[in-house]
Amino acid sequence: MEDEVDRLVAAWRRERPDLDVEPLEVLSRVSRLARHLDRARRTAFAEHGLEPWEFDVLTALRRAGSPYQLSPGQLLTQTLVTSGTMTNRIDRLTGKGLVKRLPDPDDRRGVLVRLTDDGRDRADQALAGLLAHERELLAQLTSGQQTELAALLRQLVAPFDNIPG
Amino acid sequence: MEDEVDRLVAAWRRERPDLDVEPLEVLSRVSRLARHLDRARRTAFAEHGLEPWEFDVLTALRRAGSPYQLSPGQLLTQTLVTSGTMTNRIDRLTGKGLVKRLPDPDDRRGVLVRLTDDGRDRADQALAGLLAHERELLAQLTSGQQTELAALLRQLVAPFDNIPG
DNA sequence: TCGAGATATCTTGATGTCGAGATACCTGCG
DNA sequence: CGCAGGTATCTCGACATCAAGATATCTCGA
Repeated sequence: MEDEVDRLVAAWRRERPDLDVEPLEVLSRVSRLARHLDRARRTAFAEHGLEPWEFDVLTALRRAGSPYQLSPGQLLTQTLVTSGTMTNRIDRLTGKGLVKRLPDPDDRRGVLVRLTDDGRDRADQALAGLLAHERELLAQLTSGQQTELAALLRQLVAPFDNIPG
Repeated sequence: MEDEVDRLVAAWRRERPDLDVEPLEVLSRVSRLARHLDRARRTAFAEHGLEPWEFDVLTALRRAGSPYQLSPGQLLTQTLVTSGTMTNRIDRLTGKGLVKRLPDPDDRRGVLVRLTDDGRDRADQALAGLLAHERELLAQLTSGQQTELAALLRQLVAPFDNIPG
């Protein structure tokens, strides 16, 4: 089965036969797939009344375990957004009653963001919905292929995640 | 080598041992890697005075081959953005002298967007820079692994690219 | 103890994107 | 021929994001 990147690569080979465009076979597919996933997720979360960015923040807190709280800084590293964006997100989630800000008892510069009961329920529901949806997409691959794909992707992501950049 | 998704998955298994979170091993890595790639690309293109979105549009036209022109609609399907966004992009690229709008001789509703000579040169330069940069990232994998990764990703993207969604 | 530099968060202004609707034009059926 | 429905592009308002800078606080060596 051909995809848009096959067409893209073929076009480059025709227009710029002097270049080695092999890297695009992997990385353009990653970018395009991510774009498609974003759209699919937006649809999936809409059933639960959540935006993708809300899901990202709520689930980061949910994963932290009881009492479901993290600093804005910890949320930054998990969600790959800037601090200004996170401040804005926390403001809006607070307005919707899904999280609340608490002063950090150990650092007066700091703040802790804690999930409310309602926020935790919404996160749990949306996660279940997301997993169901993602399982369908992955039905294209055997279980073994999924494992292999995950391993290859890990090798590419690891440098970014471990060397701060 | 561990990555952020390993930690994420471990956290879910601890907090929600009742759920099968296997799909995240693949799809969360795709999303996070794409996010990192976006940032890296922004840096790479800055050397050529281009934004990532400018690169996307210019190279779509460049790939089309002489006379380097496409309709806004064709550009939409290649770049996965909405029509309002594309209108805006074409406006700005026109302002920078990198593309120009021409009336479509066969359809008076239509427009053709054509690359200027300057636009073509900028696209070519930026592409070379991007490929050099991407080759470094992929040095983590053997040539065989890259081929395999590309094939697995193709299976996931193809349904999106071929069944309109 | 004091001060320099690091750190945590928030503020601000600019900008790009989306989504829905508007407009103009095309196509094909009756 | 005329009209209904489809298509191509643009307009507009709302909104999320980013980058850079501001503020408050912490840390640690002299």
